[in-house]
Amino acid sequence: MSVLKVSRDSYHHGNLQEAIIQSAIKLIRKNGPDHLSMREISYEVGVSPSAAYHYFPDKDSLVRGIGQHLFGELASMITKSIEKFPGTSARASKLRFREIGRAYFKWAVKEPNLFRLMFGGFCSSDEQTSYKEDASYIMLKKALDDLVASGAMPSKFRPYGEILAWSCVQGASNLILEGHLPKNAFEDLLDGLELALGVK
Amino acid sequence: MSVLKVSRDSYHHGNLQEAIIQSAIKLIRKNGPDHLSMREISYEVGVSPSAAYHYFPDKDSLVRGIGQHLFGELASMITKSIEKFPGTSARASKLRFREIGRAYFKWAVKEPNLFRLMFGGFCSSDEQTSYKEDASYIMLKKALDDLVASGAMPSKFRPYGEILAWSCVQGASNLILEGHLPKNAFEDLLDGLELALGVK
DNA sequence: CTGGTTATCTGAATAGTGTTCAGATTATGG
DNA sequence: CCATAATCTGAACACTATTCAGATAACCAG
Repeated sequence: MSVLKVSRDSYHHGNLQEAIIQSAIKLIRKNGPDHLSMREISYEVGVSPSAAYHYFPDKDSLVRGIGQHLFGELASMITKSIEKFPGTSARASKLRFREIGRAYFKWAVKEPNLFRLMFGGFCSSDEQTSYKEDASYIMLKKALDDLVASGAMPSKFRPYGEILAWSCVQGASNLILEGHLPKNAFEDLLDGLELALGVK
Repeated sequence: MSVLKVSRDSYHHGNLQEAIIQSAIKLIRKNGPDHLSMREISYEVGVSPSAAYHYFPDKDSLVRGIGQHLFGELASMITKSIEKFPGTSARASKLRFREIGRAYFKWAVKEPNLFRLMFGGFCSSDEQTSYKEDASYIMLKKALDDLVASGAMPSKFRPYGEILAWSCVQGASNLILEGHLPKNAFEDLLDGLELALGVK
């Protein structure tokens, strides 16, 4: 284990909670959501093993908190990716729709261990927080509305748009990540999805 | 931790490797793929903590082995589920296709922790074993061929059949399991998939 | 039936883990 | 400036994976 103590001038750390989260994310990226060690975090942050328990009741809640944080990161990544294609034309709508899927997949491939943390049962969503309030879901919804409004997609498919698109992209990302499908399969999936949904 | 020793008459266990696997599956079902403990397995099986290392070099290879085993279980579950709908009619083809998805989802819901083990990065597939040799994949392929042959699906969607169907079902199962979509969304997904693929 | 070989399992040890808690330290507000 | 509250430490407990020398028993040749 690396014992890279971060320099600290005072007895109090200053911003320990955030430092713990950042260190945890870094370690999860390297070692996976399982294999995260509270003690390794404290060594990295330069603090005693018990200090973290002032901010997180246990390891699982730290992991869950990071999960929440990552869903926000993914959403802002998607937001940024579709800013390149503004406008109400059918062409722009189609590009935005496709880009949402691509951004989702790119995130999964670039950060496999964070993706596993988000969707691997380490931070299951409670019933309280509805998926409908999720920022990514709202963007997908709007992209589908735009597709229909611009005439790029027949309205008969609209009711199934969210669930089909999200499930497809999630499933393909998952399967490719774990080696059950080749990496180049993702563009094929998007082609197939658009063909099936009559997007043109 | 439960210390339920299995009775053993002799110094040698007799079938320790299989007993370890079965106990591991049982414990993973209860506690999840992370939280699996080698020591708890040995206590359950009634053997010393180091005995397991005669059959598995470490915990990770035991988990990977169990993953392989579970893919076989899932495939045989699917096989059994479509035996109810034999024949070459369009109706039978359609029922088989739908039943494959349903069986996959049922497995995920009935055994969430085993599903997480299979697709959560605990036993990533190596490049050697191609997905094309997977029994479930072969069944899906045949179901799609039957759909086209019986006239229940336009052939223009055929090239995307495997990846669309598998990704959809995998993604929806994953998302529902982790609380990102409601349980009743799965039948909607199948409706949408069949509508989009022109299955009728 | 005997004795040696080999597979199998034990016991103890090492090093690392999550978590708790009494107490030490320091920031902060009156 | 001092009391209070927030923050962090150190030591402890019970647990974990993994290694390895040695104990045990199955098996097989004579």
